[in-house]
Amino acid sequence: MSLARALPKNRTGDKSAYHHGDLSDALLVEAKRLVNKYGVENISLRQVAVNVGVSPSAAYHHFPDKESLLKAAAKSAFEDMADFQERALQDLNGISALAVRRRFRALGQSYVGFAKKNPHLFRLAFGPYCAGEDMNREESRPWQMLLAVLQELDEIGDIHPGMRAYAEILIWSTIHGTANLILDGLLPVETVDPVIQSLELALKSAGKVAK
Amino acid sequence: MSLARALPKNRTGDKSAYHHGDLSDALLVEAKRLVNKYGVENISLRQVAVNVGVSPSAAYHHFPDKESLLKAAAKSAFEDMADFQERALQDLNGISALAVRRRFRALGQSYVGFAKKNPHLFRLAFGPYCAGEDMNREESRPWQMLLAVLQELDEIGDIHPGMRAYAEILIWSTIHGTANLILDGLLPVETVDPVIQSLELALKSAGKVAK
DNA sequence: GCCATAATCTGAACATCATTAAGATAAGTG
DNA sequence: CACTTATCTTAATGATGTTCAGATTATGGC
Repeated sequence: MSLARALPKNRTGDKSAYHHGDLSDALLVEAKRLVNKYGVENISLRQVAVNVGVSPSAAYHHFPDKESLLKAAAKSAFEDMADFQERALQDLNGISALAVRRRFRALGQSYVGFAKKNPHLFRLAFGPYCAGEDMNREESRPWQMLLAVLQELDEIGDIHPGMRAYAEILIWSTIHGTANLILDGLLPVETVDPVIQSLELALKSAGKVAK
Repeated sequence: MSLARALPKNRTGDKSAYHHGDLSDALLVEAKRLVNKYGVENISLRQVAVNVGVSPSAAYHHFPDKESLLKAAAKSAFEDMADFQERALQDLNGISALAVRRRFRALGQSYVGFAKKNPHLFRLAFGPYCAGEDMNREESRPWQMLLAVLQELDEIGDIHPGMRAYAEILIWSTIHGTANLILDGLLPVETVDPVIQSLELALKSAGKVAK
């Protein structure tokens, strides 16, 4: 698949290929590459097209305008992040309470980790080009992963009943905010772990008021 | 002052004024107005200049480039948010525990409230044009306000010792994340209150683990 | 195999954009 | 007043998003 993408059917050997074969995908990949390198605000449709080896107007047969291309790239970047998170969880199986907690931390750390590693892509995925309308939180992979780990956390008794209702939203908001503030230079990078730790503590004990 | 800004000295009566008098500020105000209306990605230096009644190149005597103008606008937008938060706290004095908690909620609600009311300005203030380098969290007014209310919360016993260390960072991250996710359409607007409630609960009881 | 039709790409064009350079005008200062 | 400096304008350059007419190739029916 990645090979088929690198060598579109019409270009495998055919030197003077008029039709590209997989322009839509090629444009998307190159758009993401440029965004990742220079940031959304510094890339042009023309540059994307030229780098792919095609005239600027060719892009308009696959995307109605630049914004649509960027929105598609944003959606793809979002999936990249999900991939990144999945890879982070991959080797962390195990049923013990410790293993579960490790997974929870890895989830948060990989979220922020992706943002730090690919700040421009992270900003693209969540910025004004976030395909908010047709993007559904409930069905998104990061959300699903969070729900799964949260379920496990609950099973080992790490979530206090008083906290269950809105735990997912609290966690996502917190981690997402941390990532953004770090990218903006408003929080030092080291704050990820304390924040996650605080979250764990909060989840486990909330409702148990001294009183 | 706002009057002096509306009527720059060289224009008060002088019809053929060559010098504007307060172009720097006028450009900033108009830039913010346009960003607020159309979003950063959809405004041009030229439009800002023309709307102010000046040639595009005039702007370059006050800002080295478009990015600098936008960064200045971002800084100003950040202060606008601080103003908004201050107004929200203005009428909420009182020394009772209830009053303190009301202030805490108002702080978070006004943060998200500003974002919902001026999404483009909020994005400008925190996006890629966030003056991260010369902007200092510790000295920013939102941070100071948070610290003050947190201090009060602590005094009425609403912050568990185990939570004190990173409470500010946890709170800011959470509220900031909520605001951003709401703007992206990934969280419904009603989630603000549950999140704040969860935070209150977390702060008060963390550390008190059932065991 | 052949041809019509649709899909895909190019080239040239347009208006707009950021930015710069050279020169005009006004303000401030001796 | 003269002179220096700050401020603004005009005109130009090269890049950008987008459109349109036309060229090229693939596709599916015969």
